[in-house]
Amino acid sequence: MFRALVVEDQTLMRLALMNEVQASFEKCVVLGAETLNIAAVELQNSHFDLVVIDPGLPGFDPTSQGDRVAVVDRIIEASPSAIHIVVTGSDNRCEADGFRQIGAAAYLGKTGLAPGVFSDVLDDISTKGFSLRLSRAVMTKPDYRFSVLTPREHEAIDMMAHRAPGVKRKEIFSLMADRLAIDAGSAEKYYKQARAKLMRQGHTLPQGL
Amino acid sequence: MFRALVVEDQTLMRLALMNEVQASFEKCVVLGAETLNIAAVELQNSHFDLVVIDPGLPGFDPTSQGDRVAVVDRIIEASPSAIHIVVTGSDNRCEADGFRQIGAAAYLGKTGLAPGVFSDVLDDISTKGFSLRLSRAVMTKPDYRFSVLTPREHEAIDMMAHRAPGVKRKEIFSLMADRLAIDAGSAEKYYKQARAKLMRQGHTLPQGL
DNA sequence: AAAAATAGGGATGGGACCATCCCTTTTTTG
DNA sequence: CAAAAAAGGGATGGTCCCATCCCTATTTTT
Repeated sequence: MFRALVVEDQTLMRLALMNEVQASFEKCVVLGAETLNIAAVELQNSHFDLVVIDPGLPGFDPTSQGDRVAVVDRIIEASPSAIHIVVTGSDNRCEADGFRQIGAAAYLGKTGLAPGVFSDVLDDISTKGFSLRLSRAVMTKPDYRFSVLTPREHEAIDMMAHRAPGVKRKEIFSLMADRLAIDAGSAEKYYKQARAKLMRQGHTLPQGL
Repeated sequence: MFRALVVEDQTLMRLALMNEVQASFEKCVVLGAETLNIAAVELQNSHFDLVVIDPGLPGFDPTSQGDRVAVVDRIIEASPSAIHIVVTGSDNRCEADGFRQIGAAAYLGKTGLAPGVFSDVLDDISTKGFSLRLSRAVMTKPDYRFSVLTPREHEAIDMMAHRAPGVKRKEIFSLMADRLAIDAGSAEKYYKQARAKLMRQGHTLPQGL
């Protein structure tokens, strides 16, 4: 059984990271620790294959580089056989190098760390040994979330909303079919159903229909 | 149709906040903006009932109090009729007062901002006019996430794991029944099923069984 | 004009999860 | 000891979503 630990004080972020880890491993257990103390207890009591760390924890000065390194270093030493991934909101290349030298396998900025990126990071680690993803804002349009749509319908709407100009809808349906491992006809169906729901409720549709 | 906008650069946090907003309103649309520019465009084009803002956005100095106030102020002026909620990782009472004075209805620290808290915050706003929740780490045990368990089974395990000493399981089942609006027998069933699944897979059970 | 793309539906079976009710045996508690 | 609590399971109906296949107009492209 694959075991992972996420050390992050912000609850919503911790739960989201736990979700990402879980999505990357079919069968697994993921623990979440709000403080370094809780993490230390768990690291002492059991073995972990993967540890995700945000160095900005309660009780430490987030602006002190020494404190940040101390947190990560202590965790790495307490779980030498695990893969260690550092996730931070205030990321920079210099700090990334520092954490790499003390044994981290990845350094990720929170901005741009989207659902699914985690799997790519794990791929990077197993092929290149290290993964670096610095923060940068890349969105040009907003995200949408409609409470009337099912997850599948939402994916259809999202992908269509981000369609590049000149691309045919049929091509998006094929892309969607690939990504979700379903039939292109089904993808088309979800899109049409989603669109119909939004129209019925009098919504302003996102750009690109 | 209730319309909300979440302005936050960290993708996972933005999506989580959008989820929280959605969970608080049965029928609604929630938009997410990674940058102030995207937010400004949307605020200009349509009306919003609720805006959630993290003042630490790309392009601004997160340590500059002036920048943080400028971000929030600009958004409040662009949507004077909306409810404005400020969410930040580096929260303090002083900043809370400042944002309150320029019209924010709530000031929330990210640590301790857990699923469900948002509804309480909205209650605070409608009854007292303002909600203040500063960050503080309160957990003493880790979160668990088992990929084999369904959501209901997970809730059963979670609540049982946080059982106070001396409390009977039966009481937890009643509590769970109240919270989820189900039968106490069903709650008991979920707990037993969850426990059996974990035992079958040879898991180390969380404290408290 | 012919071909392709798009919009808009209806119907179907399967699977996962929810919620309930029922049962027996073992352990703990008063 | 007697009663309550707890462990451990079987069976059922309902709902929602997934995925597929089918159909017909209308619009756009070539």
